[in-house]
Amino acid sequence: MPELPEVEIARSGITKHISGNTIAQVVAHSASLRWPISAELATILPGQIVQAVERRGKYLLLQCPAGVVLIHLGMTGQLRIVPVGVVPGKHDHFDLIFYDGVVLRLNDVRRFGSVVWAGSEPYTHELLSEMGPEPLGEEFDGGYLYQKSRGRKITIKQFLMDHKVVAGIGNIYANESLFHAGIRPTTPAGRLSKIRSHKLVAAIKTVLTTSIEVGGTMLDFRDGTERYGYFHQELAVYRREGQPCTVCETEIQYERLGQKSIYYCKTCQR
DNA sequence: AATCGCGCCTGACGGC
DNA sequence: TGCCGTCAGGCGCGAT
Repeated sequence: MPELPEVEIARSGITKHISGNTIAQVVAHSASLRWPISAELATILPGQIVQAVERRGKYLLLQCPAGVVLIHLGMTGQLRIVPVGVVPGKHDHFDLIFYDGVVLRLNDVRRFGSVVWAGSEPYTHELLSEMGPEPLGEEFDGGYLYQKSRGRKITIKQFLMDHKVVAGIGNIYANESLFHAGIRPTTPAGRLSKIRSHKLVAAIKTVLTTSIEVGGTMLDFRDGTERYGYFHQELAVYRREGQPCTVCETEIQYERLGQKSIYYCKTCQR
């Protein structure tokens, strides 16, 4: 599923095709994704130039003079660049058609994704206003994580996936980062020491950066030439239950924690 | 304020 | 073969 590295790869992938390009038409093939696709997109966007494509957490921000379009890929969303005229397939829900004949197309099997008009002050939009710092930004450091987690009783794994704490960390990278930091996912957030907080932040940054560099975990952005991510080859624990730990060969554990899967090595992670 | 659990959605998969 | 239940999971939201 698209997580922060996949969204970042999609961002850089579509930027070269649509940045500086003028929107001609907006076509919604489905009435709704996570939320109804707002009719105002079709009113506002034609004639707008996409000035830049940014990312905040797992949201993409298409910056136009009139304001910002937010795109979230949910669980199964994929952005594709196709030539105008290509007939939309089964799970193609939304097209941004540009004057030069390029189409930005959103495909999403499970429709947990979304396209939202955020207006001219996107960071005050309710979807972004409460969001914590970027995990790869300077503000997110060991001291921040330590302070933020004091008094919290939820597990460190659930804490990491709270986007008010830090933006854009999902199930895969929470599990992987905790492995690399040697921390048991079920550790209460408020019990994490200062040293381990620093270690965890360093692990998160390394894991996310590595994944972006090698192309993410999953097949993601497509521009005609299909591109696969290689990070899945580097996954140490995620979906590796019963297989040997890459460090100590102990069988990787699988459990459910709050409706989510956790994977960890009971020897390496304490 | 913090925590918990639901529901949205489709396809893959296992059991009978 | 086909039907049905379960699982996968981001994340906003309502309940506690």
